[in-house]
Amino acid sequence: MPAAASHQQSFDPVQILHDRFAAAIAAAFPEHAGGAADPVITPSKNPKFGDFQANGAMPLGKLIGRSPREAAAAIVKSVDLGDIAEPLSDASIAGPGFINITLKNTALARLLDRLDSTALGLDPVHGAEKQTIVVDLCGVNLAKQMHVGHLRAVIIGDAVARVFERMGHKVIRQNHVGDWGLNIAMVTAKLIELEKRGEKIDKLDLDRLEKLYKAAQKECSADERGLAMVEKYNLGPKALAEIGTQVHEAREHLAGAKNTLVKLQAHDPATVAVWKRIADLTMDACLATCKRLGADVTAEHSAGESSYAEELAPLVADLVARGITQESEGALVIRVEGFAEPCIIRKSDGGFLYATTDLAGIRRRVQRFGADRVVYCVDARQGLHFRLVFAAAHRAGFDVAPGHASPSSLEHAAFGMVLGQDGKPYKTRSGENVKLSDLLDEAVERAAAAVAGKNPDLSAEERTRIADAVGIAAIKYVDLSNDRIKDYVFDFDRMLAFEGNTGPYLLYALVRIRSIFRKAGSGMSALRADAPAAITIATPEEKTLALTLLRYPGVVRGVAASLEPHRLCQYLFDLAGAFSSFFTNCPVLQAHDEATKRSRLRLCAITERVLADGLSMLGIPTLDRM
RNA sequence: GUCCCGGUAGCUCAGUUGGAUAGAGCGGCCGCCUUCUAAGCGGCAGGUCGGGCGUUCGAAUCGCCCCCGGGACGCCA
Repeated sequence: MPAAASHQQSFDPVQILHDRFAAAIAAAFPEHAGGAADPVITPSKNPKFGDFQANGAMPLGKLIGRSPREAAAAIVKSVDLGDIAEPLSDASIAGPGFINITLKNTALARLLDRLDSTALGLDPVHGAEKQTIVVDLCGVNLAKQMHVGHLRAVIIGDAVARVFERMGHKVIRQNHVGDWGLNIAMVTAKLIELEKRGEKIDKLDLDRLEKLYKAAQKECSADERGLAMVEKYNLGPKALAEIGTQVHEAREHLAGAKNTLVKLQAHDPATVAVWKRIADLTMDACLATCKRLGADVTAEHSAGESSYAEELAPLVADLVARGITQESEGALVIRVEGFAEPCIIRKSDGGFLYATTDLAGIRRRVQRFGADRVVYCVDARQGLHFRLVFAAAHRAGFDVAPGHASPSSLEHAAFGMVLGQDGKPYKTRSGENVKLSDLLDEAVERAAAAVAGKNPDLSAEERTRIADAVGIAAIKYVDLSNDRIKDYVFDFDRMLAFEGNTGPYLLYALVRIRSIFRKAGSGMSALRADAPAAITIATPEEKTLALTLLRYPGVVRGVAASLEPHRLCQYLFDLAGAFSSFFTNCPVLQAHDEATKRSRLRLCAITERVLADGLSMLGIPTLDRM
């Protein structure tokens, strides 16, 4: 196989046309050959304007002080489209200076042939293009169930990581687990207390643990304001006694928790043992849910805050020594240009904060792991926090990898909230967070009912398997197909409707293709690698399908650059639609002649591979039947 | 108060570097299964792209000012 670089571009019509037109502009206007004149090649929206259009003549006309149509005429005259497209003429120029281009069907066939033979246009990056990319995802906390708030951090993070992996980058997933600090010490203290009272904690489950966590939080939270009010307004000895008791007990609990934190930090074996039990219990449940979701998040990706605990004091000391920090109201902060708020890295009581840990995280990821990019798949509400931390890390020089001249890229792939039908954050009727496992259960249950209705002939075992795949696909796809930054409304009926831009629709499109191959039998010889069938593009449906297939590599690169998986979803939906039209209008196995049948089989095969490949990047497993 | 993000068809959402008549799906209406899975395909109806001003040959897209909704704003994470 030829080296990727030049070969890789040679099936992308946009790239080819860009090169041809850039050459034509350089030839026609040598004085502007510096690259300022972009041909601006885009797919045409309306078929009557051809397949592609070159829109560069308008800005070029302005640049050279002639009318856009004149510029277009000069470009048309000098461009050499060879056997790629139909010859251009003055009739190809429309409106203010659009140049309409229609590809030759033979060229489409040739490009598809190349796409088919080169890892679907995505040969692994190599050399300087290959990056090390850290993807921060999942982000669970100890002693808490995964709930709907974690859904996007897992699904989007996993998809983004898969896209990078597919492109050949080195990806390091990091599940930044909230497993340290006073809150965790509180629940640890609570457990120790219970055990002292003789309660068994070995058989604890996560539900019970979460209740204990909330109870511990409450116990440690003193009503200081209430006490102040009682004292200020002299509300009487009874009120004073009541609230005084509450405050006194809370202060004691808090002191106990702080003491527990000190013991944890000092690696006291008994305390650490209890903490470890909490950690194991939580992480087992978390990783099980991730596995069920088909997300590649495992124990080796865990990087808890506890793993940074020993680094924080030296890190802060280093920053102080380098004069990057300053004191402010008793706290230690890093001032960042353009922000009124400072980045606080040490509290006035000497404790560290999540910004401190995040700074340590950036330093580890860039300087130890060698990350060229660090991508945080975290809720949009943390936007300000990340901007501060990124800027602080930059001031500290933590974002420059060893041997690198320029800083690595720190990116917050922020996502919006999951809303209920009332437009407010998605909760249970009683106002609790919805457990992720319950959400998955319900999706699978609903999918099972739908599958049973649509295809009663399946065995119970197969139906279960399909329902599981469809239910999970529905949830993941709806999350990924919405613009990341926006909130979206969670609606089981819509995502499982099997119509429109949904996971089930895409799975179905793929199933229909695979069904053809099951029935093809000896026709499979059309796909033999040593003698593949010749592709012929004859019908409008074949042409649309071909044009859509050829967009694939560019779409994937766009997703990697923008961190927006919904572009891939939109593309796969387009492709599934193009295939469905083809499927309806172009008989494959019943084609009029053998050559057409073989050509169409190969179109099916390429579509099948692209759909499956795209879905695999979304972390959605496919089915053979449904 | 300051900052960030949204506002596109009745509903849910796309809209690439500014490009021609703004697109899907659902819902409504009308067609298409003797033939590869109709969970599909084709068509019709449905829009002051929140409002205004500006930049431009050209604005849903860029700039400024408003309106509405959400979010974040020093020692929680």
